[in-house]
Amino acid sequence: MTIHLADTGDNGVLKPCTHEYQVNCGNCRLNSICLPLALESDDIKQLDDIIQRSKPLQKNQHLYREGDDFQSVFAVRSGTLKAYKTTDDGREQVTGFYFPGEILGMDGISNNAHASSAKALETAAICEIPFSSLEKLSSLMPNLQRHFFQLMSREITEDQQLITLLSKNSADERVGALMLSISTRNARRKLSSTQFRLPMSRVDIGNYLGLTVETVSRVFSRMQKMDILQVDNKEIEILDLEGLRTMANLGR
Amino acid sequence: MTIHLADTGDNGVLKPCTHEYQVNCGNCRLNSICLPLALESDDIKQLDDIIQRSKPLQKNQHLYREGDDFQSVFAVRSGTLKAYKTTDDGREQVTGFYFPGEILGMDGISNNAHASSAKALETAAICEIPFSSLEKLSSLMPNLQRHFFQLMSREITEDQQLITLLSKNSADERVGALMLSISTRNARRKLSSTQFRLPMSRVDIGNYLGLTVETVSRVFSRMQKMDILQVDNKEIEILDLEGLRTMANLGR
DNA sequence: CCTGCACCTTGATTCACATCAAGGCTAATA
DNA sequence: TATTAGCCTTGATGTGAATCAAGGTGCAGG
Repeated sequence: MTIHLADTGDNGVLKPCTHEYQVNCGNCRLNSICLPLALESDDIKQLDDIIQRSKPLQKNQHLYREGDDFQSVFAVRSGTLKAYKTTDDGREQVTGFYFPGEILGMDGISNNAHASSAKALETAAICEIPFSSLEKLSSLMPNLQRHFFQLMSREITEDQQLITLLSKNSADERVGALMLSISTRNARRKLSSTQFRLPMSRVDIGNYLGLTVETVSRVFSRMQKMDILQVDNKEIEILDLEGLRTMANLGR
Repeated sequence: MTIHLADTGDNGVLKPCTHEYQVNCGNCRLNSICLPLALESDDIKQLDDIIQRSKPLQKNQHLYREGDDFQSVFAVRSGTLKAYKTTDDGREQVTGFYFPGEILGMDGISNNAHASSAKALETAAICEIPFSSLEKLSSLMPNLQRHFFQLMSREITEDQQLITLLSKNSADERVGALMLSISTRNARRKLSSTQFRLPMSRVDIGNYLGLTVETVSRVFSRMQKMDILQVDNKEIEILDLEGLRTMANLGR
C-alpha cells in the first residue's frame, strides 16, 4: 500500500481527493461533539454536502497561516493541531490546541483573514467547512445557526479562562490546568482520562502557558516527585486526580 | 429636573421606560461602529424594533452577573463598563472594558448563562438586544448574521491579543498597549486620541493586565518621567505617540 | 554502528514584579 | 472646617520564574 504524502507543499491549500478519507458526518463517531451536534439526520445530510475532506495533513504542515485569506473553518477528524501567532520579535504565542471533534479557524471571520496560523502536531485528518456555505445553511437551519453561535461563544469563554490562568496562576497551576483540560477532552471522546500521550512538545506547552521550557520541565518533575503524575517523556499518567485538581486550584 | 435613579436595585434586571432615553438606531451617532453597521435603513428599522432601552445604569451597578440566565447581548450607548470574572479565591480578572458602540455579553451564548459579570464604571446608557430575536432576525438578514459572526470573531481575536500581551510582554508594554487601545477606540468615536479621562481605576487596570496596582502606578510614573505621557490621576495626555508605540512594542 | 540533532532535564544565578509598609491626595459627609 | 474613606504613589524587601549553562536521551540518516 502506498503512503499518501499530502501534496499541499505546505502552502495551506488542501486539494480534494477521493480516497478512503471519505467519511461522512452521519457515520462519523465524533458527530456527537462536533458541528452536526443538534442537527436532525436530514439536516446532517445537507451539512455533509458542503464539507470537503482532503488528504491528511502531515506533521508540521500548516492548515493555514496568519494573514491567509479566510475561506473556511475546519473540524479536526483525527490528530492534533496547534494554533499560534508569531510576535513581531519572532516569539510564538500558542493560542490553542485542537483535538478531534473540535473546530478551529473562527478567528478569521472578523477580518476575512486568518488571525493565527494552524499547524499539525502529528498526522491529522481535517474536514473543511466553507464559511459562505455555512452561512447560507445557517440562515435556513436555526439549530445550526444557534450551534455555531455557541461554538464561537465557547471559544470566547475558553480564551477568557486562559487569560485568567495566565494572569493569576502559578506555573504549577497552569500546567495542572492544562493536564486536566486534556484529560477532560479525552473523556469526551471516550478515551482514557488518566493515561495519554501528549501530542505537543514542552516548548509548545510553554508557549501556550506563558512559561519557558525549563519551567514546564521542572513542574513535571515536581509533580512526578509528589506522585501526582507519572511522566515518561510525552506519556502521561495521572496518578492522583484529586491532588492534581488541588494543585491546579481552579475551583472547577 | 428630577434625577433618574435607575430602579434595578442592582439586580441586573433592566426595566423598560419611556423617557428621553428613547433614541433609535437610525439616528444614533454610534450606528456606524455598532450593530447597525452594514444594514440598509429599512433593515435598521427592524433591528431597532427588537432593541430595548432602559434607564441608565448608575456607577457600580451590574448589568449582569456571572451565572445569570443569558437572555440578551448589550450595546453600550454611553459610559463605560468592565466585564470580569471572580476567581475561587476571590480575586478579580477583568476580561474587558466596553466603550460606547461596543457589544458585550456574547460569552453567555455557549451555556445560556453569563460567563462573566458586567458592571458600570460610570453612569452608562445601554441598549439591550434580546438574543432570540436577534437570532430570528439574523436568519432573515444575511448581512446581520454576517456582522454578528464578525463581532464574535473580533472578540476572539481581541482575547487572543490579550493572551499574548499577558504571556509575553512586560509591565511597561502592557500598560502602553492599553493606552494605545483606548486612544484608538476614542479616535473611532471622533474623540481625541491624545487626551482622555480613564474611566477605570488603577486596580481595574491591574486586574485587566495581570499586574498589581503598585506596578501600574509605577509604570505611569515612569512614562511621565520619560515625557511619553502626562498623567494627572485619571486624566491622560499622550505626549509622544511614537515613543508610546515603541514602548508598547506591538508591531502594529 | 556511529553521528547529529532535536528535545528534555537539572543546577546556578539574575531580575522583574509582587508583597509589605507607609504616607499623600481628593472628595464626600458631618 | 474637620473627618473619613477610597484611591493613588513611593520605597524597601522578597520571590517565582527567566536566563544562562551544561549535560542527558532518543531517534533519523549515513
